Amino acid sequence: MNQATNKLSKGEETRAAILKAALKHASVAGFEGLTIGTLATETGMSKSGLFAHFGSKEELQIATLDEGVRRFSESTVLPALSAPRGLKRLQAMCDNWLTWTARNDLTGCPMMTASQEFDNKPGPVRDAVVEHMRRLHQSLVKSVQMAIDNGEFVASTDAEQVAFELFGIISSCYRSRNLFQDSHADQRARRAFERLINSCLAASAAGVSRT
Amino acid sequence: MNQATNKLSKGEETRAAILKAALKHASVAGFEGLTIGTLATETGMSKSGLFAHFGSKEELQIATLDEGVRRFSESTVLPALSAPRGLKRLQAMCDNWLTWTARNDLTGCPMMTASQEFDNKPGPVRDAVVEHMRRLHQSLVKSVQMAIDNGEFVASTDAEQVAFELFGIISSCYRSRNLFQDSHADQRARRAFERLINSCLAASAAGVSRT
DNA sequence: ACAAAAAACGAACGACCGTCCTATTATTGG
DNA sequence: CCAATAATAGGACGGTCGTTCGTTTTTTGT
Repeated sequence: MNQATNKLSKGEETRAAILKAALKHASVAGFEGLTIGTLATETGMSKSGLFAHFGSKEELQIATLDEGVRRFSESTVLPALSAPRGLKRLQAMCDNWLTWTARNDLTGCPMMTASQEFDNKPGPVRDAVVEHMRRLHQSLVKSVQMAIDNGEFVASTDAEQVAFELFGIISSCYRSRNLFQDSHADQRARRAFERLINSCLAASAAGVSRT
Repeated sequence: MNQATNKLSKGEETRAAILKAALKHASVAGFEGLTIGTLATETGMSKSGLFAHFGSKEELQIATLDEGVRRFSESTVLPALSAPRGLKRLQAMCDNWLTWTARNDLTGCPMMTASQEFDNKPGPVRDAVVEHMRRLHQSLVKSVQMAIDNGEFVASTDAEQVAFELFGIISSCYRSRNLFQDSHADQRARRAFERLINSCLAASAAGVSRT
């Protein structure tokens, strides 16, 4: 009866608090940098008390990743759905994508971090990362496809290719922000988005990408 | 007298062997994943024997990073210098960049990995990463600038912006390769390069980017 | 060939890791 | 309010980490 009243049990509440701290920590130091002891201290619990919520470090990592994806979807994908299908929605996705970490009090993007960390480390965590990233990739492809179907993008547009390049722009943006501490990183990313999108625009819509 | 005869002392030889193993390991599991014990086993030495070459794990990480940069320069930047300044050289850099890990028996790009790992981890290693990446970035900017000076790229080309986007393409390529196991990653990266370069071409040179 | 110097080893250290087990405390539903 | 249950704490475990130190082996220059 508590999904209706929205009241969380004590356990669920604690778990949520742990995951919040874990996600923040992972966005800075990565998922391998997550430590039961550190996390316990940060949340004011005992190691064993915290541990009991997950059963293994691997499960903690996966749960943290899932929480990251949930937050990402909530603050990037979901709000974009209120924009009309096609170019507008794609642009909304890109805009939200650039700002979602700041809006969630995160330093880096947990998914991007996890992607690098588990690139070549087989195991359940890697499997989870791959699945999430594939889903995100597909969601981007779909958005691009809608713009094609709308006639906003030329029919020959390679949706997969566009998604590939969008990921690249985001990666570069995070690097500029966090490694180079470049305050113009977002501006660069937006300009790159614009260039990419413009190169896909159908003749009838050319130059309309920015009002 | 051994820089002339090119003969390495025993110590230098061992150190080189260690760094070779360390670099390979780091390209898979990252620099934080580097472990004195593991590395000692892999190279058939004792922990303490290996340790003595560096004095601290941090120094080992930095030395490994430096070795990665050295190899990168040797197999990417240097050979590109034999191409004529400007567009040709930029294209050579991009081509070499895509293949240098394979040519050096590496799984991922150590520098890209390090960039992510030390994004937000202050310390000497991060400082070294930042310096190396800045240098690389600047080297790219210079290459683009030469293409502008040659009149191959339009004068309004934003060299920094192009470098930003080039980094993004490479990032996306590594992710597609290693995380998604996409055998078309390189093809996607090349297409992205082409699009980016084409968008910079001066009118007189338009459409000449590929022979 | 030999003495000096460099390199490598083996064993131990304290710290922290993930995990397990048992007790204690807090929450919950009837 | 009370019994059943869930949540948390405390403490200990085997392991591995980076690092240190004293000793032994190997390399080096003469």
